[in-house]
Amino acid sequence: MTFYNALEKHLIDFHVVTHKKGETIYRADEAPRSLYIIKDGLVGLFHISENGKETFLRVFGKTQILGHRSLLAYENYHANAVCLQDTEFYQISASEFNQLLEKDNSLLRSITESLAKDLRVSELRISDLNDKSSYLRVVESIVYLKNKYPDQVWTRQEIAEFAVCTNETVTRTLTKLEKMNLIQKQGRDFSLNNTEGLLNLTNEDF
Amino acid sequence: MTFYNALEKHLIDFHVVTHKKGETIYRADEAPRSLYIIKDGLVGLFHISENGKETFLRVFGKTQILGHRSLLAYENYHANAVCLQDTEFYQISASEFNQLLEKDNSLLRSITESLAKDLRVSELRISDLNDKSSYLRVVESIVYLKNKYPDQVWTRQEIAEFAVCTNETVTRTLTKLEKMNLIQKQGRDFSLNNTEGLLNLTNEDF
DNA sequence: CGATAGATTGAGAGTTTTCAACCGATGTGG
DNA sequence: CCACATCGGTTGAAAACTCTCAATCTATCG
Repeated sequence: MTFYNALEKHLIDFHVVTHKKGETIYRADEAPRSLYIIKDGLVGLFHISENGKETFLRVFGKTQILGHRSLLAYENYHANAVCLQDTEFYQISASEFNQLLEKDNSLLRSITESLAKDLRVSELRISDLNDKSSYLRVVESIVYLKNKYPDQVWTRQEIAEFAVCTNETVTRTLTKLEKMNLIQKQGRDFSLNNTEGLLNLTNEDF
Repeated sequence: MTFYNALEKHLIDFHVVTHKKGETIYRADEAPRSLYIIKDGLVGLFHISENGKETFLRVFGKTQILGHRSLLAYENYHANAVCLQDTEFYQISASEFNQLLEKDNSLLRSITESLAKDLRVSELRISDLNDKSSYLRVVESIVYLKNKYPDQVWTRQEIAEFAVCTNETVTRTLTKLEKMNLIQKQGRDFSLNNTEGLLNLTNEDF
């Protein structure tokens, strides 16, 4: 049972809201007032550090939920949620969400499962930063982002913020990968020729 | 309501197990069979990468729970849990845990709160790796580890694995901090003279 | 007291960022 | 539909940061 399956039957009750590409749904340090379920579109979660460096923490597509972490932690948001495309979503107020949790016991369990998986993913990213060269992190980032959302034209900057490096390092990596015939550039976009080959690369290949 | 408060009243029912310092409670890739609540002692969660680099992900002290992430994600463990001191804990089997969850509705809610907070902490560590020099990360790591567990003699290696750098970088940082009068070395141990001062340091101070 | 594990230090190498200049794609208004 | 402004991408060189490696030192424990 996924998060969305558990929620789906209730969604008819809630308002649909839309935001244009580039608009911010919520900002770090705000108190959470709602939960958002994406009906269609794409949203990124970005943290901006004191020195202004931006880190791309998570990406949310169709049927994914955002804002739940803060509500369930009883904390303010720790990052900014920004639309990467025009996006439609169902908005559920905190009190409506709490009513749903009481009405439906499986809902909390499936949200917890999702958070527990996100925690693994996040902790393994820390390990990757310890272990993998920036080139290799770019490779893994494009495999993740481009395979999951093939129609999105990811900018070098977005990939860099996801891989935790600079846009120049992303450019240099993509140039090398094209020479290796593992990707194909098309204007600002690109496509993956060989996901297996990309995932078999190691630190030594660069 | 914390995780431990919600569990505490049930603990009398469970076996107490002890492990010596250095012993492993569980390893990455194993299927979770139990939940562990620390009665007394200290446990670290470490991930070892393909290339053998170790990352210190979380530390668990008295009244803290471990093994819950994997059980709730329906996943195998993603890291190794190792005793940093002789440690006593209550061991709860997966099926006993599931019974507890059914018996006590507040339990899952408090575990979820804890996971949601851990996710923030982990994601902000990724941001720190993007933004902060290794010296500054060492500073923040020693403030966290030493203030939370003052009696533990943390090795340079453990601090390095927590801060995501090398033991040499930890040594160099500690030497500088002692010259700045912010810490005091005592044999292999050290103590913090001025937590405020340490936390006010920036990338530019090194 | 000796053995061992951990800490320190310096020099050199490697990786990644920074900065600057230039190039090319995209899309908008005339 | 073209011209052009703008935004994003590319490239190279230099600087900065951190690690690696090796030698030496020191604390701790049996």
